[in-house]
Amino acid sequence: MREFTIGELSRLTQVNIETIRYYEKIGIMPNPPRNSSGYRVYSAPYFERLSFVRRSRELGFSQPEVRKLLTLVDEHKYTCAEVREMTVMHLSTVRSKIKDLRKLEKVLANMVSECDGGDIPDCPIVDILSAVPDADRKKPTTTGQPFS
Amino acid sequence: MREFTIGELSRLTQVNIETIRYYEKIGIMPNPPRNSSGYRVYSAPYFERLSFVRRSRELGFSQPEVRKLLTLVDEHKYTCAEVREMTVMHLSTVRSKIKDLRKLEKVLANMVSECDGGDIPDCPIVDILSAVPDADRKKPTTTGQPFS
DNA sequence: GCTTGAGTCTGTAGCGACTACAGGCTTTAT
DNA sequence: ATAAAGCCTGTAGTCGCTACAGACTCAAGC
Repeated sequence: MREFTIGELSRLTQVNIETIRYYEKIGIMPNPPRNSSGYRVYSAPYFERLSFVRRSRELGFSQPEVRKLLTLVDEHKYTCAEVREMTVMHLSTVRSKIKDLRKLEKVLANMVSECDGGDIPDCPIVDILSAVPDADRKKPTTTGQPFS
Repeated sequence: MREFTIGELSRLTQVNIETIRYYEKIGIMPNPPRNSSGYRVYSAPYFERLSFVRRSRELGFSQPEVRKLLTLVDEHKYTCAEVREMTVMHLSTVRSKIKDLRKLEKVLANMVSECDGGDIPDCPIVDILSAVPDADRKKPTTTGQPFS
């Protein structure tokens, strides 16, 4: 069976060497065997597991989620329903992130459109940023720039 | 002029007390005066600066970006063009995040739609997650699940 | 005056998910 | 033989906070 050094595994999986060691430390990757001088010796199953982890991370699954996915796979007793449920939940958090970012996008786009980009120190964006928080709309006693 | 304790400032700005102290430590907020027993004493300009910071963070500006915005404002010599440029750049990173998340959403939605949610340990989502990385499509010698 | 509870103080450690060294050993290539 | 590249461990840094611990102070009620 083909064997890899950590560097080869890193190149093959596109996962940083330190990240691989980090995954080992936190128990996401199992401790691989070592050769006579203490180097880690990886083989195909490690490659596959690491690919799985990488792909899951790429798709935005969190560390605990990845852990759970791995457990399900490891223990050979996961059901499609369980995996699907995790994915559905993850999908909904992705969707709500998109929603939030779109709101943000609108606000920022408005800010930019209200600003003429002139050379003088007078900018509507700064005014918008200086707005007081929602929780307490009563204006404080002064109205100047903070520490200007 | 109205004065606040840190707790009052926290309530008014909706910024956590520890976060206010943290901002002070990292220099985003200036050191406020202290009363005889060492309590921080805030006043309107602090309130305004903290509101500015909060709003900027809400809009997703990073710590260095906030710092830069503050410097521009503090030094009274920012130009509208500079602020606008930062905002435009920030807007474009927000847009690319949205793009990425939408790709993600598609992949996840596809994964879910291919999965029938059955009770048996056989799931197309796991197969997708197990796919090898792009960088090296040559399959390794084995094809089994990682560590299953 | 005394107590109780809330508020504040400093300092440190933790989170997630890595990344970046330092300082030393081993392997490989020339 | 020597230099470069690779690997090892361990620790500290990143960002943006949050959560304590342990000590002090303040305001209100009795």
